[in-house]
Amino acid sequence: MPKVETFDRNTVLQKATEVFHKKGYNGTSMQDLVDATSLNRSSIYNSFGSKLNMFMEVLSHYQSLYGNNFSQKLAQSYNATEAVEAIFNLYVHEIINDNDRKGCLVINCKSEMTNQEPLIKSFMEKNQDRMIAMLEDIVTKGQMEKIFNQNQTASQYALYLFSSIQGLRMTGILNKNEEDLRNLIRTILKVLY
Amino acid sequence: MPKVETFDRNTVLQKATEVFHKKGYNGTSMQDLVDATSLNRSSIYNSFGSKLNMFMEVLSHYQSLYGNNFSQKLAQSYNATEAVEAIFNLYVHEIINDNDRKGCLVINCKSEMTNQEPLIKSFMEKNQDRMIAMLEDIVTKGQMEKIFNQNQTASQYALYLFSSIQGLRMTGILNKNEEDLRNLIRTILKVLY
DNA sequence: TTATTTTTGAAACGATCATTTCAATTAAAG
DNA sequence: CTTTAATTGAAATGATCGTTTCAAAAATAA
Repeated sequence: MPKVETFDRNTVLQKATEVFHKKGYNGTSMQDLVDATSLNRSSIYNSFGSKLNMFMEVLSHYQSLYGNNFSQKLAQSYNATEAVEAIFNLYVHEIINDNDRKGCLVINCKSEMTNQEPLIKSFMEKNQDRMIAMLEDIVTKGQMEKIFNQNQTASQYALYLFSSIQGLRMTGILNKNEEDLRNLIRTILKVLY
Repeated sequence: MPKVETFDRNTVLQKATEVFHKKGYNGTSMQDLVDATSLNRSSIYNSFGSKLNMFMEVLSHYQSLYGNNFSQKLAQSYNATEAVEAIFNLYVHEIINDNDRKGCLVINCKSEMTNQEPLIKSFMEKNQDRMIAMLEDIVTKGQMEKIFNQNQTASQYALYLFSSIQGLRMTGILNKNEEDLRNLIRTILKVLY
C-alpha cells in the first residue's frame, strides 16, 4: 500500500521544540522549521497540518518530557518534603543549564499566546489544572504526615507553589546564581513548615 | 524654521503600548502601529527610527507609568507593611482589570525577547535592579521597625518578592478570582512576619 | 510486477513584513 | 512674503510570511 513516513516524528518534534523555544511562536518562521527539521515544507504540512498545529504538538511533547521527569522524581520521594524539593531542584537544574536564557517554553507561550489563541488558552488551563492537582496531592500528603502546617488548605498552597514556580522560572531567565536561587526556594518553601 | 511634530508623542506612545501589549512584539506589525496611532509610516520612522526603537520607548513609557504609581503608593504608606501591601494591591487591581488576559507588558517582553535582543536584555537587567532596590528598601525599613523578621537578609527577601510578583502576574493571566489572589498574596507575605 | 496510496521535492501562491524613497505640504524664522 | 528645514502622504522596495499545488518518487499489498 502506501509509502510511510520516513522520518522519526519524535526527533522532528524535538528539533521543532528547540526552534520554538529559542525564538517563540511568532518569532519562528516556517523556513526556520524546515531548516531545523530537514523536512520538506510539504512534509511538514502533510504531517502536522499547520504551524499552529505543529506548535501544539511541540507543547505536548515538551510537557510530556517534563511530566515524565516529574513522575520519576516523585516516585523516588519518600515524603512530601523530598517530593517538593525534587520538583524545585528540577527547575534549578533547568534554569542553570539554560545558557541562552530562553526560559520555559510553556510559560513563554502562556504570556505570548494565551490572549490570542483559544487552543493555547485551553492548553494552559489544562496545564495549570494538572500542575495544581499534582502539587495539591503532595501538600495533602505533607499535611497528613504533619510535615507541613495546615494554616492554609492544600489547594491554596498548591496555587501558591504553582505561582512561585512561574516566578522562579521568570527570575531564572536573568538570575542564574545557584546560591541565590536556592535561597529563594528556601524562602518560598518556608511558609509550608 | 522647520515644521514641528503635530502629534502628541505621549498619546502615540500610549496607543502603541496598547498594541504591543495585546499582540506582543513579534505579533505586532508596522501596519498595526500605523492603524493604532493614525500616524503615517514615514512619520513613525521619522520620529521613532524603527519598530524596535519605538518598542523601547513604549517599554520606558509603560515603566514610568508604573513607577509613578509605585512612588505615589509608597509615599502614602506609613510603614513597611502598608508599602508592601500597596504594591501587591496594585498588581491585584491590574490583574483583575486585565479583561483580555494580556498579562504584564514587561514580563511578556522579558520572556519573548531577553534571549534575542541585547537592548531588551539590558533593559530587563536595569528593570530588575530598580525593582529589587525598591523592594529591598521597604524590607530594610520593615526589619528596622521590627515588623519583618530577620531570618533572611533584606536583599534575599527583595529577590523573593520580585520573583513572587512575576509569579503572581503570570498566574493572574488565567486566574482572576480575587479571593484566590488575596489568599495567594497572604501566603507570599507570611514569610516576612 | 503491477496497482495503489502516500510521501516527497521544488516551485509558486498572494499576502504581508519592516523599511525606504521622494515629492508635496507645512510651519516657523528672517 | 520668502526662505528654510522638517514633517507628511502615498507608493514602492525586496524580502519573507504561511500555505498550496502538483508531478515525481517511493513503498507496500496484491
